[in-house]
Amino acid sequence: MRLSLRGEYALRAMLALGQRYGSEVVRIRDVAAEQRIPKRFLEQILNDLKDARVVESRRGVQGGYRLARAPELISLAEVIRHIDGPLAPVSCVSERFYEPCSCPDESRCGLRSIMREVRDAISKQLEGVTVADLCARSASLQVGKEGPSMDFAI
Amino acid sequence: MRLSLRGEYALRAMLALGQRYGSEVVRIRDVAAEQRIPKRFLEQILNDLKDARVVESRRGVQGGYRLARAPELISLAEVIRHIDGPLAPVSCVSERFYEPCSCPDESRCGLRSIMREVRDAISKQLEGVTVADLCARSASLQVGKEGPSMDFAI
DNA sequence: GTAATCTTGATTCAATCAGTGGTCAATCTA
DNA sequence: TAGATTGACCACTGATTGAATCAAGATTAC
Repeated sequence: MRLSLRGEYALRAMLALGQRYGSEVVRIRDVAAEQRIPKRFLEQILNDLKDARVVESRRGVQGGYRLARAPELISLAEVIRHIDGPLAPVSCVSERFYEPCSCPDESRCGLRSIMREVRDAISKQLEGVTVADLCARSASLQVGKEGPSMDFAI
Repeated sequence: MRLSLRGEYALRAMLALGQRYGSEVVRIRDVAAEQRIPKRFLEQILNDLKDARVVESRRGVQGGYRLARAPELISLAEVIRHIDGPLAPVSCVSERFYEPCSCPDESRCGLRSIMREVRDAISKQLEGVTVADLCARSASLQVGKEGPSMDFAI
């Protein structure tokens, strides 16, 4: 049930780009430094996200990356699907990456029916959260850094 | 977000053993044939489940495996954790397999806070479902095989 | 004792993951 | 406008993990 490191880095990069949405492009090296991601590895990941039309790039001096759409229009589910593949725990219940499994009768498989519910739960969470939400959540956590009103966190 | 094949086989084996709970031990080869799992691979998996005290075995002629407890007392979450490790998508939100991640400040990480919700959703699903539930679900799906009352499934 | 079954460890094979070295395009500078 | 510099781009490698197999050994029933 794991998200790959690659997928985690992708999401952290989206956060970094989301926080700077509206300004100019951001260099890979800056994202890498801020999020403590290996720079060369991040290059690949952002490149993949470009193929997915989630980010866009500019080359050369003053080049860099930025979101291709408003942060409200990018769900975490979309990012993960492009980087890591299906959200579903087993691919016989995946909607976009369906593949048959080896069980005797898929249509009457009790496990499959349960796994479909797990997929729905995961999907509901990740489909409903956008990069904008991620940025907002991050910002609200940062507030506690200076402000004293973090009773809720104790 | 995937369950490994190993984990899937483990759950299918639990289903097979659950359906025969109460009777004598079941041979690996029978479970393998019924569930279409490579026999040699299944040997490994059942052996791991024995270490987890989820199944118990008997050697020699007329040997085999059976559940070590009533099916109502074995959750799918327990099986998966023993075979595949953490349910959590990233290990910095795992309760039993916690490991720090590389992000700048874990306690104020927006992504982490979202991933914790995903873990809770997954955990809620899998913790709440037992091997008994799995068998019951499977049985109710099998009913439709002969009976005509499967309107709900259309 | 012999056949059937689990037990254990090593081993193969392939796929995926994480990371790296060099190439190409845009901008800046002289 | 030539050349240097910067930063994205592409192809590849090395290591790890996952799935599966092989080959003995141990235990029990008959």
